[in-house]
Amino acid sequence: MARSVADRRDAIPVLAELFREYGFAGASLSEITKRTGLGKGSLYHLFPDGKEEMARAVLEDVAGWFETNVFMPLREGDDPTAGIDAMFRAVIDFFHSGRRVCLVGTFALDDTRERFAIEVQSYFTTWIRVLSAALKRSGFNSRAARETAEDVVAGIQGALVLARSQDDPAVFMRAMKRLHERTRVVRRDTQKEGGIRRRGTVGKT
Amino acid sequence: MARSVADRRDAIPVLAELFREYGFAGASLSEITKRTGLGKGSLYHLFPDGKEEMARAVLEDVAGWFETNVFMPLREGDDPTAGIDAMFRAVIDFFHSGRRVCLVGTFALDDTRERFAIEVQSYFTTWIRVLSAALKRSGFNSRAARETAEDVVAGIQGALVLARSQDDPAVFMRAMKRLHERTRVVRRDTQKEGGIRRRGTVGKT
DNA sequence: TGCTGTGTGTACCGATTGGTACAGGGTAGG
DNA sequence: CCTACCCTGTACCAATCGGTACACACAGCA
Repeated sequence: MARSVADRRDAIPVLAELFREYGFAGASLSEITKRTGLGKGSLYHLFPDGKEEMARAVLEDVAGWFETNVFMPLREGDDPTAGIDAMFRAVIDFFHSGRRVCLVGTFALDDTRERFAIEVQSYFTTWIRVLSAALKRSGFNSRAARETAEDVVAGIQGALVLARSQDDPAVFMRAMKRLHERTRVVRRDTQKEGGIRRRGTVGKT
Repeated sequence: MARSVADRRDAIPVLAELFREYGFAGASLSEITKRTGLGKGSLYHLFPDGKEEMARAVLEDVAGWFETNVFMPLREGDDPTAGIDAMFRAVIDFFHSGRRVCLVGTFALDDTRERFAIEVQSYFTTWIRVLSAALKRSGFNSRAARETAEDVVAGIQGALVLARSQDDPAVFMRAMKRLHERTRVVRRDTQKEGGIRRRGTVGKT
């Protein structure tokens, strides 16, 4: 029954959620059929290579989302701080204020990493690279920009782990606020020569 | 053969490494027998409740290690900065300079968390609490101490994820250096009233 | 109204999962 | 030397794993 022509695009968000909850190996076909509502027949028709292809499709989807919602704003020409603001908004949205964990992070930690090494690696490297460039344009010197970008991306991952370990999204939100602050405050030791000293404070509420 | 009376204490480090690599669910009995050199008989004699008891023993062991090598130095009376230095040394040692991931972190991310919720939670809360107290004694005001402690613990977790994702321990070491620095530099907005301004720099090499 | 081909539910596959039962080996105490 | 018990290798278990094969249902076209 159900001649609604199953679509990969409908399945991918569900798959993403499953991989987040159980990890790649832990997300069983039986759970996948249950949650997606698709039988094995449909599943293997949409993803002939099975779980690996599903995960790859999910990773591609996540990469696309970050490209349009995080990286593009960061690359936007004239106002780098607006781009950084947009990044934090997008991140908070994407991770459901800390209730959701990072799929790529979970893949990175166990033996799943080897299977998706390049995807996992590039996810973080491009994020750091693009953020670093934005920080530079906003007044940070090269070294401080690079370091702050690394700290921010790592800080987000760590905050997700912490929030989940405490089962308390507030931990994540607090961390986000502080990280955001760090991208705005330019100090003597982080500014370019002749750069401005302070960019204002964060959090308008 | 082998009447060497198998000991839990010998098995625990091996089990810890396996859980780190594969996660709780991913660490299979067959792999465990292979790496520990213990047959199922011995394994279930030492850990009657199976994998769950193994993991619990490992968590207990980790907690004990942190208690003596991280928390105790942090609590040490007179010189809080020395305690913090010791903490960073211990952390770098424990995580093999970023080549090893955090067992508790991997447990926190997937559905394993529910099984060991209290252990996972207390691991991070006591760490933050003890570090926060040390920072306070070293000149941070209450709020800054608490925030910095959270940032440091989250930063360590994030750095582990990042280092593993890049397969590059240097990422972890850079992050440790910067986090260490943050625990030493007391600024106008983080110090207690009448406190000292700066505690020196980090990294004697 | 037939035919055709695309999707899909289902039965089935060998392999592996965590766990149990138990016989027997080895050592320690007598 | 014998006995008793602790320990452990091994056979076995049902359940589940990811994946394959295939028959059939249904929509589109003639």
